[in-house]
Amino acid sequence: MNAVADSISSTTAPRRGRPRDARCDQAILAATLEMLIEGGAANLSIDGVAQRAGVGKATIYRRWSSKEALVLEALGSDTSTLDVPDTGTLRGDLEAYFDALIARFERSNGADILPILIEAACYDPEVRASLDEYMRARRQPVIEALQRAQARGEVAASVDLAVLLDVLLAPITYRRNISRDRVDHDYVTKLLDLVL
Amino acid sequence: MNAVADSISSTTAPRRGRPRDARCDQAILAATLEMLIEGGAANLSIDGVAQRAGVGKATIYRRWSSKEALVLEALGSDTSTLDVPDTGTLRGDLEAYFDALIARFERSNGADILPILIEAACYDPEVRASLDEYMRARRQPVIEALQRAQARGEVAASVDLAVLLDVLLAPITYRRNISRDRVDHDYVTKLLDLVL
DNA sequence: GCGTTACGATACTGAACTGTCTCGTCTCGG
DNA sequence: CCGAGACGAGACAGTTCAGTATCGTAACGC
Repeated sequence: MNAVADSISSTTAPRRGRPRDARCDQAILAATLEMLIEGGAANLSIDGVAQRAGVGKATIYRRWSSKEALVLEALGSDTSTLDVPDTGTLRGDLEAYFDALIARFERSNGADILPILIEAACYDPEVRASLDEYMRARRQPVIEALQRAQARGEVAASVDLAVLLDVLLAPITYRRNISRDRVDHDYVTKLLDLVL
Repeated sequence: MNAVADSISSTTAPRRGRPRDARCDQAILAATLEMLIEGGAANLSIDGVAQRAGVGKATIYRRWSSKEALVLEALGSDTSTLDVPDTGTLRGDLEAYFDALIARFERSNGADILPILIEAACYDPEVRASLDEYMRARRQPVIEALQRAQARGEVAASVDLAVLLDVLLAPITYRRNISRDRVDHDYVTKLLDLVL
């Protein structure tokens, strides 16, 4: 996480005086991320974050040097990924993965930080790096499943896995974040029928 | 264009007094779009638009009731599309289309309003409508090519063209606006080899 | 207990920006 | 020529908000 470099929260706690409350760090980051998703970057204010997190503004500025640094770290703080099980067939792997992905989509009810990352990455190299890492981490388990399938001969050795990965995942990302069309099991079935 | 509803620029010019200069409308919209693409929505100011367009602020507010209305219309003002030629084969149609698309990409040098639309659409129903229309207009020629191919029997009647459209276009959109990976003729060739 | 630092709350400052208004000039119809 | 409305320039007020400073209080080491 590059963002840590901009954070003042130090790894070595100060020796004297009252120690930092680690729960504040989490409360502030969580509040920031929630408000980013709810209202977009334009509607995020430090006062709002402080209020939602139940902290004073000084507590925020003691940890991050600026609003920009806070937002950058909040955007990079979602490191959740989904495993792809090894079912023995590529189709089985991907169906299980996509079903889990759909379940997560339904739970989050359309809220996603990706649209914010996509826009901010155009104008800030650090957000760009964060977005690249965000996508890399989420695509990694899938590319491993593709590699297993290629090793089994299930996917021709001549196929460029980067392209296959795009063809499998980009339609989901597109529907989720751009067209907002429904992504359900039926769509995944049609997608796999078409590509595999 | 729904945006026009919010615009003050009337279709019927006033009868008395000096008439509106139509070049101002274009200069303002162009300046707005350029500055949006260059610096994002967060860095757009009316003063900046006025300066770049070479007009006074009153000239802007005479036409749009607010910054929001101006941005909305600017975001919807790019109605350029690309035709898909009818070469007789789906592969030929798509190769020609993608080559033209790549040429346009290279000309614009990475600049695109889509990331701004994607983010803003999350928080503004009018931008959402604008984004939907933006994508619909650009996908329309391609879906017509797919329909021609299906009518020829080149694509199985059982194939859901909406899914095929996503599989063909979403990877390009993904690389162009999210991963910023290179989109070139080689990539398109691999994409078509994989899907068709 | 004492010095030090963290904490929530809140007042404060300074910058940026939106939207309005005024001014002198220009361009139309009549 | 005259009135009306558009024009560029810029002053202006009002607001929002980032970042700082100041409270009184709380939690640590010594």
